[in-house]
This record gives sequence, structure tokens and C-alpha cells, in this order.
Amino acid sequence: MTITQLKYVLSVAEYKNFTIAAEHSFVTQPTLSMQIQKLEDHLGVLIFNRSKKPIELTDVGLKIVEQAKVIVNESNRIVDIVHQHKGFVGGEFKLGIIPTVMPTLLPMFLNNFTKKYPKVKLIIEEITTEEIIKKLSDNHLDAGLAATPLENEMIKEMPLYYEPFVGLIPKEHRLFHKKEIESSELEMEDILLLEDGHCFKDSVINLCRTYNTDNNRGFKLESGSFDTLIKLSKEGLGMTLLPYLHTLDLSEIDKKLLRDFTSPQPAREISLIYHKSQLKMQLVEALKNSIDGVIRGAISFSDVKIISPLQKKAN
Amino acid sequence: MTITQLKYVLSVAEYKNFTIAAEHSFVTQPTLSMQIQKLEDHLGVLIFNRSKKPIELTDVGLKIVEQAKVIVNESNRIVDIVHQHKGFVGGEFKLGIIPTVMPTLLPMFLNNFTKKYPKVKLIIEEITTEEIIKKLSDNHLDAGLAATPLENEMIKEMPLYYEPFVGLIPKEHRLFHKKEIESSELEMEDILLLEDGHCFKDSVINLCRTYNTDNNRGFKLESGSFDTLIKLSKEGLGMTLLPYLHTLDLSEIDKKLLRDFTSPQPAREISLIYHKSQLKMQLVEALKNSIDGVIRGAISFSDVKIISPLQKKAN
DNA sequence: TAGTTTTTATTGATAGTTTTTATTAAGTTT
DNA sequence: AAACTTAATAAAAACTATCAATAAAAACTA
Repeated sequence: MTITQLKYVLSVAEYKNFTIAAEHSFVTQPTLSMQIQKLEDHLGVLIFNRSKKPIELTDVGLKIVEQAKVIVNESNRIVDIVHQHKGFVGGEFKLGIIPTVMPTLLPMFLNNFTKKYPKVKLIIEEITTEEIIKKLSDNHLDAGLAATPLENEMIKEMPLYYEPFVGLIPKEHRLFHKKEIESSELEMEDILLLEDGHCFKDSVINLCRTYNTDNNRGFKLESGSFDTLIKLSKEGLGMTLLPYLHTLDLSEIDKKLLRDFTSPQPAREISLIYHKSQLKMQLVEALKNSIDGVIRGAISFSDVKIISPLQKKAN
Repeated sequence: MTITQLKYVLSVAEYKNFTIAAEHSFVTQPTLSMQIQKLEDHLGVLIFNRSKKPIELTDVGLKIVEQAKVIVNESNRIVDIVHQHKGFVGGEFKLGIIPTVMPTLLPMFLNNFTKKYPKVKLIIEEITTEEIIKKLSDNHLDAGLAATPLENEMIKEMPLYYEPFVGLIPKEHRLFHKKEIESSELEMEDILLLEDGHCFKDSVINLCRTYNTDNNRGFKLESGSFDTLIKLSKEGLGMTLLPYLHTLDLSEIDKKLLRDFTSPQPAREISLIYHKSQLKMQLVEALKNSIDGVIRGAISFSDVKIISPLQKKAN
């Protein structure tokens, strides 16, 4: 039994297809077929049920695959140990970022990070939280940036910052003439929200507890961008909440519609997330340090309203 | 990086000598040397410091060895998974048994076990508790039978039975004329005990708490057998405690010196112990079931009557 | 210090394996 | 039934692990 054989098994288990699995393993299909046969012979069991299309795992196959994942992960860790010892921070690092964080956070740390760690080849992908979770589990991503908490057993979270929401109130709205809004004044019925990241831990105002996605407003919002939200809001379909960093590039006219919240402000928690197996942890730590650095210094977080939630949480 | 290479590394780490490690790995020394060099080249670090005699691990080497142990253990588990699936209970099973348990317990379960699991090649070794612990940690034993608790992080315990101690009181002793002894009457100063297994969990009379090995009796006992203890006791050097099963083959004359304890009796806990990695668990479970079967329900330390099935079998 | 022993590294031959290309077989789809 | 997918098989080529023999280095010895 070799680690290579186990990797081939994992590849077939993932793609349910020998040919595709072979491509992803950078070998030809017969190579992969033979090695898997050899392993099956050695163990005296069939791992795959080849009669089903697409190929299925046998009962033992399922258990073997789970154990193979453990073994392959643990062997990858050897390289981590060596890198850590050499103080080497490098290699490929695949990072997934949710769309609503990408444009604001990426420009802030990318330069800083690539300068500090020139040996790292950052591969960044803009994908949804759900896909990040899936890809972290499959080892197709090394880490992700998303709104937390996720409450997923497989995934560890490293909170980076808390980004307060600012209200965007259309002219006709009942709260338009207020200078500041209190959370208690919010009527969940007339707020437009993205699914993305409005659930929080206890210490922050938790919008998702009161926010009902099955509202009786007559339409359901599936948009992934705040731009759509802003337009809908200005059409008079209700107020909305924008993450603070997204309000910075609004037009002067639109900025007039913004209303801050009184403390405690609603906010979203943005975290660096990674698989519980904690592979490539030096890289994850390096990324966290880079982001921490820019958040503390580079951005104008002199603003009291942003600093306060940050300070609350920063232990 | 291959599992074979990692096994070679573990072997050298254990024996601190390439030649001996090679023998234990059933390959020639150049083979082993080359494979370790290849791994070191691949990782770009030295695992061993060959200039020191005996060979030492480097700093990274130490961490690599720890991780290699994990990987090798986890890969052994694949075979376990297959065996479990096939319902196959077989292969080599190396069991260490402490001297004071060996003669009483082994004859009771050995026949039963080998008949029930003919495919298992039991390799039994009579060794001390300390050596069992060491060999379990090195993977040179699959399980052990010893008096517990051991309070060792690495080792899991599966209690099998509680064996009460019976007092052996020489004629001159102050307690000789008592029919039964109460634990409270014991004077630790005049009891001869083996180091072996007189420590207990809370629920049992705990002799080791009060028993001071640095006694001021003028001699220190290092014997490993109860026979010596009996002789010393009859010489008038003090009373002693014998595990119940050991009292069965005393001569009729010696049996006259025995005194039972009133409830709660002092007793020793005998457990099946194994490494926390839980390899070959089907075999461990099989062994436990066999022993349980012979003992027919756990022996309660507080009730002499429950011991009767043991007595039946032993006679 | 020179000789002896012990231990690890090196070399070259060989057996064994992995991988590849090309082909066949089996099963689907059109 | 032809066209297409997909996995298994065969044979050749590339590669690797292993061994025996030996060299080199280090540690004793006398």
C-alpha cells in the first residue's frame, strides 16, 4: 500500500470516473486503474462498484476512502513541518473569498501580502460561502474569507474584523428624517438584506434571528450584490443595510441617504476560515497577520463607530 | 515520500543505528540508508545527525518522526477496516502479561480463545507492567494484561475483573486468631506487598495510598513472585496479601493461614490495556469477549460469592 | 600512532514496479 | 446497428528499490 495509491483512490472517489480522476492526478487512466486494482488485490476487497454508472463506492470503500483522507492529510503535514522549520512561507495557497468581501478587503492586503511573502503563489477565487465550505472539505481550497459564524464542524474560524452595517434609507422611508437609527427601530418587514453574512454571535446585534427570509413582501431577493440592493432600495422597496466599507464609494447623492446606527451597531463578522485538519497553517497565519496589519494601520479605522466593535471583539 | 521510507525512519529513530534498523526492517543497510537519504533530499532537511554516536535526531527530525508515527499508524488502520468488514479476526496478536496474572488467567482463556479464533496467532510474553507500557508505545505489543489503573496518557484500559486479596497471616501474627480481617485493622508496617497492582480507583480499598515503600523495616522487597512473599511471611517477617486466585493452589497447611477480609475487601483491578491509537481493536475486543466469557460476568470486588464461577473453573 | 572493529555511504548489477501507448471489451447513446 | 464513452488489458519503456560487494569514515585498542 502506497500513499500514491491512496491518492488515486481519493481522486476516483471524488470524480466518480477513472479517466477524469487520472487527468487530475496527472497520470494516464491505465496507470490509475492498475494501481487501484493492485490496492484492491492487496486488501482483498473491492473499493469501487464499477458496474454502477457513475461509479459508486462499496461499503468498505467508503470507510477506506475516509481513512485514506486521514492518511493523505497527515502525510501532507510532513511538508508543513519542514516548511515551518525552515521558516519558509511559500508554495501555492488557494484562497476563496465571498463576493461581498472581495472588492473591499482584497485590495487592502494583496499588495502587502505578496511583498511580504514573495514565495507564495496566491490563487484567489471569488465564490460563495457554500462553495468555500465544500472546497475546503475537498482540499480544493486552503482557506477562505467569509462572514461567520458558520457553525460547521469541519471548519475552523479565525475572526479578522467586525464590519458595522450602515442603513441606506430611501427618501420616502419613515426613518429618513432620523440622524441615527437604533437597532430597536428596525422593522424587519421593510429591510432588504443579502443572505450573505448577517448572522452573528451573541455579542453583536443578531439580525438573522429576527429576519425571516420567507417574508410576505411578494418578492424574494436572490441577488448577490449590494448594487442591486441599493437600486431596489432607492426604488422605494424598503431600506437596506450596507457593510461600512461598501458605503465609501457611493456617490455624494447616495451618501445623503446613509444613516449610522447608535451603539450597539449591527455588524458582520469576517473571518479567515480553514479546514480543521489545519494544513498549511503557517500560510494561514501569515495571511491573518497581513490582514491584521492593514486593518490596524492602512485603513482609516480612526472612525469611532468602526473601532468600537473591533475593540470589543479583539482579545 | 512513501510509507516505506517513513517506516525506515521510525526504525532508525528507534534503534539509533542504521544497521540494526535495517535488520529489523528486513532489508540491507544500504537499502535503508538510501531510502532515508532520498527522503531527506526530497524534504531538503536532515532527519538524523549522523555525526553523533549513537545517531541522534535533528530538531526537525524529531517532529518528522512524531508525524511519521501518526501516518504509519493511520495506514495500518486500513487493514483493520478491511478485517472488520470481512468479519475476519486473525493475524498476529502480541500480548504482554504481568507475571502475577499469567499463571492464573492464561489457562482460563487460552483454550477458549484459540478455538474461537483459530486464525489468530497469539504471541504471549510474560513481562512487567513497565515493559508492557514501553512496548505498547513502541508498537511492539498489541495489548497487555496488567493491574490498573496505570494513569498513563498513551494507554487505554479495559477493566476485566476485580480480584480480592486474601490475608496470609503467620502464626505469630497479632491477627492470626481473627476469623476475618477488617481493612482498618491493617498495619501497613507489617505487610509484605509486591509493587505489582495494589493501587486502585476510589471504589476499592486503596492500599498504595497508605503503603510506604520506604518502610523502616530494615529490608526492601524486590521480589516479583508471591512464592517468595509467602516464604518470607511464614518466616515471621509479617503478614501478606495474596490475590484470591493464587490462594487456590496452596498446601492444606498453608491454607490454614488464610484469612478473608470483611467487605469492602481490598482487591486488584486487572485490565486489558492497549495503545490509545486503538489499532487491531477487533482483536482486542475478541480477547476481551473471550476472557469475559470465561469469567462469566464481571467479578465484583465487594461480593465473595460472585467469585464462585472463577473457583469452579480453577478447580 | 597504526591497526582493528564498527558503522555508514557508494557503486553497479538486477529484479521488480510503475507508467505509457495502443488496443480491446463492455456498456451507453444516438 | 453505428458512434461514442469508459474501464480493462497487453506489451514496451522508464524508472526504482534492492542487494552484494566495497569504500570511507569514525570509534576503539593496543
